[in-house]
Amino acid sequence: MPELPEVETVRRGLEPHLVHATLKRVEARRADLRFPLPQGFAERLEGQRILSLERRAKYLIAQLSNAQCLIMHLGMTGRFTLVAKGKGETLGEYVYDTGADPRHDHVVFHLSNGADVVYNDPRRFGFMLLIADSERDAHPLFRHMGTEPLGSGLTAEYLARRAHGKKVNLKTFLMDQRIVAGIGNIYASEALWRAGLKPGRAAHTLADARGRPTERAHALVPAIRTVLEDAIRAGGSTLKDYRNAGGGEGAFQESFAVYDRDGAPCARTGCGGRIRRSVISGRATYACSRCQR
DNA sequence: ACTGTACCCTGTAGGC
DNA sequence: TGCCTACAGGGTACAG
Repeated sequence: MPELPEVETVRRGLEPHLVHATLKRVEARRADLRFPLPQGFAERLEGQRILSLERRAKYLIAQLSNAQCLIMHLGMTGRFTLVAKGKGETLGEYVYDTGADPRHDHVVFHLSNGADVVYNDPRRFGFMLLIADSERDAHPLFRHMGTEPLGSGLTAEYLARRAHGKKVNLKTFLMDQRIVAGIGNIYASEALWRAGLKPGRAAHTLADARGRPTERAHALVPAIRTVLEDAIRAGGSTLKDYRNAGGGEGAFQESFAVYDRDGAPCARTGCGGRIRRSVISGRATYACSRCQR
């Protein structure tokens, strides 16, 4: 669920409270999420100061004072909620009122500044890792990760080079984290609509015979950028589970051009087409059958 | 090297 | 009301 804009919104909500705070106590209420939590998870975190909170793709990364970093992924239904000072003062397992089912409150960070951060995740597709800073870039999770779409690395030349000779369809290509990091199922459909490109089109058509960008690649770059920037500005998209660190919903779902709009008229001026749902690589895909080519 | 499928897990919506 | 099935923002491991 949480794609780049949602993870970035959560990051911005947590950052002012987490950075410079010390992890006073950490509760791991179960031994595993998607994967087992690291050995000695709570003990290894307690007493550490948080130096920074970054985002890479859909991952949150907290740098710790002991040169380790805590890597967090929200999976489909993961949610971090900041609970105001004073709420978690009781010993043992405090039951938090975050709006989520407290049975799925799996990890709680008690901060030195009095705030608590609760990680809730009904489906437990999320996970947390502890690795040394020095191993981060070489770690299998990040080693082959693609460029950040909001960074300077996303250019028509880059897309063309990576797409050159690839038969895979454009939507799957965009969702491939080794190509562009952070685009998921919603924003892939939305970006392709903005670019006027059909999701099923072959990725190699972003490049000419020499691997130079075509007009399509030039259209796709600003489409990706603007849809992600607009979504961040709107605080992400809430379909069901997603909430920001303050428990609030995103608003970008109100601006979807295609996602979850099967049968709706296309919003492009003068198009007159209709949005259609299809399935590509097992995922729901939405596009206008007329103006996306 | 590609593709499609299954799977991890829980909740919810819709059909009957 | 209940039972059953399909589907959901992610990512990986397979078989073919």
